Amino acid sequence: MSAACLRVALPVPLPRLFDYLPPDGQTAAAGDVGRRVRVPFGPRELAGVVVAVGPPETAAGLRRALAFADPAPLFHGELLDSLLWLARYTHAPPGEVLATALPAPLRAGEPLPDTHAWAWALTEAGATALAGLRRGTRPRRLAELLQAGPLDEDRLDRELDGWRPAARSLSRRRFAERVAVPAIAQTPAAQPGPLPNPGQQAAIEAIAAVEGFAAVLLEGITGSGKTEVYLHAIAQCLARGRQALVLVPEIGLTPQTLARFRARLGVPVHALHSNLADGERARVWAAAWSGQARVIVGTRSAVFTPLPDAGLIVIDEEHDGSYKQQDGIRYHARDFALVRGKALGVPVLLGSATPSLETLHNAGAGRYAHLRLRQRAGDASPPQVRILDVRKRPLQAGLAPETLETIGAALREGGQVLVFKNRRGYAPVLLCHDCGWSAQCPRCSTPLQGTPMTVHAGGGRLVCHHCGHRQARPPACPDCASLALQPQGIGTERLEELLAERFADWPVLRIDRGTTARRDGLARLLAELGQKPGILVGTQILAKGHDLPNLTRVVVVGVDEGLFSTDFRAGEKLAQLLVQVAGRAGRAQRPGQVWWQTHHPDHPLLHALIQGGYDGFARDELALRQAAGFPPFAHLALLRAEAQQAEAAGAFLQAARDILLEAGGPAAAPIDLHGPITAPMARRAGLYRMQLLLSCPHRPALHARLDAALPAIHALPQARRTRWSLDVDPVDLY
DNA sequence: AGCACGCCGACT
DNA sequence: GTCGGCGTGCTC
Repeated sequence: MSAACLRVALPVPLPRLFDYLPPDGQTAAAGDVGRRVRVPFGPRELAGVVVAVGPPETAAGLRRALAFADPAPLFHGELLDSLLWLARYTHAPPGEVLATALPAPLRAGEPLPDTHAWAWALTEAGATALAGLRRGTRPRRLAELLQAGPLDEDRLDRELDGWRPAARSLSRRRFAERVAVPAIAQTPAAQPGPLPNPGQQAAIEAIAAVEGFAAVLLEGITGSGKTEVYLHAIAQCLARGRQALVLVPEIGLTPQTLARFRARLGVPVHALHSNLADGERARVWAAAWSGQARVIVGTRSAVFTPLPDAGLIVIDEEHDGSYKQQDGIRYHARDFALVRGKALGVPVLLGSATPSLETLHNAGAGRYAHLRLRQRAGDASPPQVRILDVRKRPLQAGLAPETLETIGAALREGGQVLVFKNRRGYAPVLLCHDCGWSAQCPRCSTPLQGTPMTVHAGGGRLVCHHCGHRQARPPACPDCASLALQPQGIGTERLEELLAERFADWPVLRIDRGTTARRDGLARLLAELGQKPGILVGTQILAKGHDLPNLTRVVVVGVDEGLFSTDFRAGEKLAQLLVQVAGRAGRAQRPGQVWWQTHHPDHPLLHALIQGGYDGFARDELALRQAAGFPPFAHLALLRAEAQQAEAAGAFLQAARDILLEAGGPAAAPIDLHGPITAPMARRAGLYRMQLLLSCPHRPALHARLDAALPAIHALPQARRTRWSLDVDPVDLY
């Protein structure tokens, strides 16, 4: 019998493990599972993860691993098991799944960083020079703060705004230095929150009563205080000596959110989000791994955080689209969180004002507990929703005269107005006033037309939102040579322009990626406005988050763009957006009004929402989904292919289709295949795109078919000339 | 995915 | 005569 070898998952797109002899002088033992190893792989060297230890699976001569990268397993039991499950579920190579679960430095094989916190201390030179620093300047104030002793960066964040540049300035002169301190940072005392209302209290108690795994849907309208319930549940979890993981949507992780968690919980709260530096991300990961981090708040990829003492997982705004990864390993953070919660034996709390239909369906079937918060905090009355029929009305920048009237009325009453544009992108398209030509991306297209390129107000630049292609703005129309090229459309920039002109006596703030890119940009803008009457213009960013107590009017334009879409999920997304945006109005004592401007005043979706609220809409929509055989009543997988020639992508998918049809054998459960068809966006970044949709009411049958077919699909000769990918449970069929 | 090996066109 | 194009094959 041959000695045990290491079965290693490597970050290569091959759906199998690779066997190695243990590093020189060592033997392979069960305790090596979860450790990273450096191994020779063909002509190069890679870092992989030991996934099992046992007899080799091939008769071929094994190579020897070079060295372990970790003294102890980096992936403890549950996380490793869950990630291997995810690899099977997404039909992705285990090594690639494990690699995406790690922060970049760890992926590259670097050692687990130490989790010291950083503090700043005055040097001797600094202590001496302090008196000479100019009074009142930030460097002087920072030096004064440090006089009493080193302060950690968390503390400095609270004590002195803009201390970082000041610290840099001091350190340049060698007056201060950054030092590592033990991470048992002095934590602020937990501040008490408001007394929970009866609804919140009931939810808190229901969650406290959960033992082991349970999925709990917390459905609460905007302003009903879901965060309060999370905070109590997290506090309970901490009191039991357990860790809590909180997932939030991409735009939900604001400094305000973190500040609120920190103030209330009285323990360090670790943030994980996309614009964190790699090193910092690895440190937070390490702190969670060691159990040092007790509360981790993060976006999608935080779902991969190791939780040796897990006690609770919270998913805020569980319906949010940003939980689905759209490239690479296409996982859904909400769904994976549920898998982990089950494996860890801890409750998973799903919060939303507008739950996804999948979650509502699960709750309805009794798989999830369903808690509701009906009361709005502070006795605010729910907003009144009106449909504004704009058929045949003259529109200015997309606004009807009645809309402008109601905006004016709200301002004169001293209230604030939100004009919400339901459209991605914020800049207008370039249109020729003489011949109708408009600028379109040369590299992208949808079936009926190209995708528009947007003009950026200041620069003479055209940018494609789908592929990022940029080009100079042409001086004249390429078709008719006319010089009458005008930025057109109803992007928020045009709206802002019109509103500023029309309501010159009031401030008009445009909220978009440009104005909020800077840290705290949005908060600063809103603070500037305060309670004063004024207008906010913007898109998605404004749908949630910041409290706007004096907001009395919400106008939604562009409702129609979501009413007639090829995507079966478009209705759900529009309904969620309309409800979320409406929730912004009338949060204080003043009642709010919400106006939906539409050319389709009789559309059933709008009526369902007005008459039955989100629940009514969801009932109707679920019935439609069932009749049409769409999720959650069927399960989907989407095979996408991109190639230089449309025929290459089509040929690959056609061959894949044949394999999928045969793979089941005569006794297999039937699955539906749609396609190959041209993707809704037929061309992207210069490549032709086709897709093949698989659907089946029975999930295991779908997976069994994929398991049977994928090896042959991988081996297809056509697969070499196309870029292809499989998306299990696709969210967007674009 | 990388990376090597391998067999055909325009250049020091 | 070589440098280099990317087709195809492999990676324990």
